[in-house]
Amino acid sequence: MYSPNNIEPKWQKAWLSEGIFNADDASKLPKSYILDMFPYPSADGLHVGHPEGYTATDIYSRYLRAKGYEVLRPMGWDAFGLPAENFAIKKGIHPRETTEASIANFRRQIQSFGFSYDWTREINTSSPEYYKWTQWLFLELFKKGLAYKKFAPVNWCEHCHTVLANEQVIGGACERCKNPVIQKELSQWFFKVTDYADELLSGLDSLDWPENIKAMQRNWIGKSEGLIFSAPVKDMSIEIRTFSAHFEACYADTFVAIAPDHSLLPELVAGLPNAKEILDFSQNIVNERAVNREEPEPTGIFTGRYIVNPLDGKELPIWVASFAMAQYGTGIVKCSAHDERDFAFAKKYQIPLKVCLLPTDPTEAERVRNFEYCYSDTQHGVLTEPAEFAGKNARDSRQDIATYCQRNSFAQPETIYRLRDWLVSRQRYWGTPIPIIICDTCGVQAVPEIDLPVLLPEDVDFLPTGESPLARSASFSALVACPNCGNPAQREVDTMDTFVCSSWYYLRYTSPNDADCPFTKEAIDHWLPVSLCVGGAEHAVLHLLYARFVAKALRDMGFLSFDEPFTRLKNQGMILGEDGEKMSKSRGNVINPDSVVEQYGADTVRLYEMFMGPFSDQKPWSTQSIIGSRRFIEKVWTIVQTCIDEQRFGDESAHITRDLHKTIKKVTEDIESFSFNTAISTMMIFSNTLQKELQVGNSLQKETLESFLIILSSFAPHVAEELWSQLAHSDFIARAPWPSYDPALAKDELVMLMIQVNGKTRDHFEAAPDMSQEDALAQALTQDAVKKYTQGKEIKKVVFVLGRLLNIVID
RNA sequence: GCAGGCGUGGCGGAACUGGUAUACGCGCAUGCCUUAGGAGCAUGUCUCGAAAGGGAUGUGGGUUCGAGUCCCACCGCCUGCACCA
Repeated sequence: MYSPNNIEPKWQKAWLSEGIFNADDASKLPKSYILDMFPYPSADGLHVGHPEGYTATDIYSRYLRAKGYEVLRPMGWDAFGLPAENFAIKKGIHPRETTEASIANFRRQIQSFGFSYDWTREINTSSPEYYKWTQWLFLELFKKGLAYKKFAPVNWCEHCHTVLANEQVIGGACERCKNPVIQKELSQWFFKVTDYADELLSGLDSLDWPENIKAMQRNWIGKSEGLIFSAPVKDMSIEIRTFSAHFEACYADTFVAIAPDHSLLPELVAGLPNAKEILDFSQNIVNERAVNREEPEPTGIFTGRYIVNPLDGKELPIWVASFAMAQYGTGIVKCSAHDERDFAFAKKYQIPLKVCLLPTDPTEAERVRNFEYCYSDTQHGVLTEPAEFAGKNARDSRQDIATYCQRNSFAQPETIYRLRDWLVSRQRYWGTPIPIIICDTCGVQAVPEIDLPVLLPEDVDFLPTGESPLARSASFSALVACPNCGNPAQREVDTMDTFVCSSWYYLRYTSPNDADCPFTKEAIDHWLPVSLCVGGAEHAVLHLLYARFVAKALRDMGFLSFDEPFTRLKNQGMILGEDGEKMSKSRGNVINPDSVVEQYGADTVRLYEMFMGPFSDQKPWSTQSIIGSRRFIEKVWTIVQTCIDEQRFGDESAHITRDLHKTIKKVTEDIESFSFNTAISTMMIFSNTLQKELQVGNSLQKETLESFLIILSSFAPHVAEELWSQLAHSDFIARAPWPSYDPALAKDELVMLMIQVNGKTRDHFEAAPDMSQEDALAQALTQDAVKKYTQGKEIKKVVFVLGRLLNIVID
């Protein structure tokens, strides 16, 4: 009787106590580093989506070990973060307690799946032994000028009394409490990700990552090349700079739009009688924008100021416009009839427009001249201005226009990025303290490395007030001596974004217990870069971009000798509830991993999650379908038991040996390409074949079963281990070498040759794979089914694909 | 709007560089076994047709001896970013 609840814990204990999945740093074998994005240990416990990724890396890791690789496959906990803190506030329990309980629960759940982790390398980002080195990383970046402090507007949730990361703002509202998020100016720490914008972009090309993830990162970085035009404000000593990516039609510009929250605006309107009205109006736009994320009807107000357009000396009115963004480009735009948004805005406020780009069709050109619609097609449009370019195609003239504008000192070429520096400050408790001391005389000072870690105080009232709870801790000793002058100074009381913790964790796994340094050059050079990284697509931009940035920064400091941390990346698709919706407590469609493991066994759940569909596709859970994976395991169980009980080992039919080799080939290739669903279907087909063979009374070679169990063991390790031991093996199947296949045997002895007439399949017969065209044609023409169509017709052409088909083309 | 992707049975999904469309699994039907079975085994399961044969991979075109696969247009869906100048 197959009883997973007995055999699974037994083998899990055996693997653990033997330490057979522990990575040997000194191994001379080829090495491979397989990394799961480590989980955030929430109080809710594991989601069935977690084991989806972990099973995939487990299959791959077990496969690589069997192939003779030394595999580093660690697991740890991304343990700091807001959910634990909010949970603690709600329950009145310290986040350290709840986090430790969650970790224990996660560890138990993950171990119940029998994943082949090296548990001696387990890390916890909320432990002082780990965050000491997160602080070290901060200081290294600080020393290099890559960490800096400045006043900046941030997302602030009034209800939670805390800043939120951009990704925690969903549709303008707080992800947790759904209240609107406002912009607030605070002194904040930033990492200078923008210094690496270009390399973060170009580095993507060489990576074996899913195309959509690369596209998202490219999008996020948002490189844009264009011109910066400079122009004086009439009657003022202010110069206005505007960025244009689509500058081909710059001669049509008739007004200027400035962002309502632009820092230059107060100065610009100072002294005007309606200055207050303009600033109030602008503030309203800003407030409205924060609450309403829908793209509203553009609004604006005339500032009363003009720029003198360097192109023609004409005065262009400056408008405050809701569509102008302070954070993008220079925050000020020159506007024209050749941009949809500008066009709509000008129509609304009756701002004069002009055209300098026309379609080639005369009727259409006339309509554009009459401003009947906005024309912006620089691909096909023809310029009318300046005179030198009249009649020329806009796209073809792009470079010449740029040169023209530069030569006349109208503009300078400029590349801008959408990417902003990474805001890492958090006014919350459950995170890594920022290791900085602020002195009135010496300014911002690094905590000396010898004083690290700056411990997170435990005696904290973490109820949110808007100020970091660390400021109110007695033991945190916010008052310290300045490391530079010795005078009383103030500790930084903010903590770091948890993405800082996770930006370098994969490095720590190489020497997780080293108290003297974050990692050693030797271990890094041995294991890194990561061969394969697997996780959810929700980390597509943030985590993966930050990790890349940190790697590049550490490389430039001489700590690392690779450019990209994750050579190959795979994303698991989300597992949805049975209703096809995202699993959530409120929908009541959550599948609990504990109960399915309890009911079916870990091997069945592992198989089922891999069999559901392509690894990176979203797929709904089906309680009905999971039984198929269990039946497959029981079928294999029965086959092996039958062979043992009935002494059915012996010579086997030749086609069984062939099928085995085909199965090994297909499963091997499918594991390499992460096509686990088809690998499993191949093994199912083979088990069906074996079952039939036993039913008709034939015997099987023991080696055939053993090879099959080895490939199965990467997917369903417990049952494979159990059956392996029943076949009288004393060592673990987890240590058995991957079976090789004979390419000759993996091919079909006879193939089905399709016979088509005019492309329609009319017949087929078995043939040797190397049957020639002449032989195939000769045989085909003797078949009745073919004769019926070819009799008395002239054969115009014969198409022959070796070992596949013959197509006879007649009239 | 921009970017990436997807449309194949009742359902999840197969189909390598174009070459038997619907593998494998679920479900369903019939039968065997059984005191019984929500167990196990066997057979069947796109569609029209008695058959011969025909029609089906979102829609319409195209390339080809041959298209689920390649090209063009359209429709629908999903994901991410989005007033990005």
